[in-house]
Amino acid sequence: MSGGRNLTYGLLDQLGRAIVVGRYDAAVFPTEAALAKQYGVSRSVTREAVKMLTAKGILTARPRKGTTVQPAGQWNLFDPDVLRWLLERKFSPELLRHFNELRIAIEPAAAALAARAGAPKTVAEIAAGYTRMVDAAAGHDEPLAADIAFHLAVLRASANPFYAQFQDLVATALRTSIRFTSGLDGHAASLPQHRAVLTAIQAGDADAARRAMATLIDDVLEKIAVAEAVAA
Amino acid sequence: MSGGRNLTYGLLDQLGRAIVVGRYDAAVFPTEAALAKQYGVSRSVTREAVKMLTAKGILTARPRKGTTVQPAGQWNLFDPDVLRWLLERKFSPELLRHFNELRIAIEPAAAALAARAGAPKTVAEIAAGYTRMVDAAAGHDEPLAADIAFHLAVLRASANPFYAQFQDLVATALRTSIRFTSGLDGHAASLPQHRAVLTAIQAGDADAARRAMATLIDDVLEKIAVAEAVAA
DNA sequence: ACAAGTCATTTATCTGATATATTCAGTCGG
DNA sequence: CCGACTGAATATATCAGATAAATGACTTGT
Repeated sequence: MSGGRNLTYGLLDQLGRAIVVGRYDAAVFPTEAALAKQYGVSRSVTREAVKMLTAKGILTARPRKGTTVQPAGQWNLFDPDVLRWLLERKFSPELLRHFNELRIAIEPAAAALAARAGAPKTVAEIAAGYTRMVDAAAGHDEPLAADIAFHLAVLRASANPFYAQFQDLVATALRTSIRFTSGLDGHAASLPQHRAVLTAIQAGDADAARRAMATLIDDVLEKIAVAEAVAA
Repeated sequence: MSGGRNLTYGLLDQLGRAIVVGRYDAAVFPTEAALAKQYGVSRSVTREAVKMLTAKGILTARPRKGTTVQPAGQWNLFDPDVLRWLLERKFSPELLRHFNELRIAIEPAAAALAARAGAPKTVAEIAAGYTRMVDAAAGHDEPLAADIAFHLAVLRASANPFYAQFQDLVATALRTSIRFTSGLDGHAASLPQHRAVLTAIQAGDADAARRAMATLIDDVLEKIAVAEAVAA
């Protein structure tokens, strides 16, 4: 049905989605024996899938009490799997707004750090991302892929491993933002803004880099606010 | 030796620490059979511990190829376990700086969101945290615990689940910062700054809340910079 | 030299038994 | 009537051993 790399990953995926979508919000989570029978797999596979979900903060297991779903606040939202499950089943303008409320905190700060301490090699990757965006505007590259490459390069150039952790989230946010930013029109318009970010980082101007990135994401947030208002 | 809740969690902890400290940077990671023999546990326990580490992005396993350590960039640094292993064995002023470089991005933005959209109940928690800090200054409460309570309340009041994810990291950063901020003297001095954050949030002044929180953390970053310079 | 097939190694999966922890109900003593 | 203790029930935890599947290395035939 939903086969992953193997039975364990397939079950992990099915259970993760089912939990995130809320199938067990009211019902009690099945015991490992019940799960094994229900999905037609052995207890080993069941136990390993459950253990992975506990490692992601989604489940807990205790003798006699059984396996229970953790409150959503315990879930590790920055885990790529959890993020994917969240999007596949619970996508909403509100979730997209939450994404970008985080982006507006992280990315300007990352741009500032990149301007201050970015290694030449990583800054060159930002420049390469911008070049791809220019090519894309002329029809020679994928606009979305180029945009993502630019933003991820900034995160890496921050020289702070914690900022690099947001690459998944930012890539996801950019991919899903497409549905709200009226496609590629507004995208082409943002070329000068991206250029401003790049030149500020290359010049080592942290404040300018921060401001340029902030206005870039502010525009996205405004468009989401409009979309949320329309939906309401 | 290092017993956790049970054998699986004990092995998870030992392996996690060993990997994070770099014991397998050069050496190849043992096979599941070798691990089981080495730690004197069954293959089930070994496999479940390994599966949890793969869920945290630290390991991958493939038939015939064996189990291998992932590059550090793949590790889920916001996982509480990973964070703990990182600190227990690899603590450094640089790591503390990385923590606070993230805090200066997150917490001012969280304060701004709290000012704009904070629910009265969660804002009351911030006020309660501040009250605890005042009590602590008079010797009636734990200064560190009160400080942590204040900052975590701001994160929760942001009404954005992604910001709430940083509670572990901020609590950890505050606990470890003590070693560098000359104990409680500088702490008492920051009371007015915390008050400024609180009143700005209560007044709904997002920009003031952001600025007040930013100066608060900037002070910490400055002290860390001094410590790093001294160490060099 | 090259392509197909064989082999060895490691994880993946299944099965069934036993151990251990925890809750719940009941019992006994005060 | 209440509190502590006791035992049964039930879930996860652990062990052991066998078989399957995947994959990289090797071998062999042309």
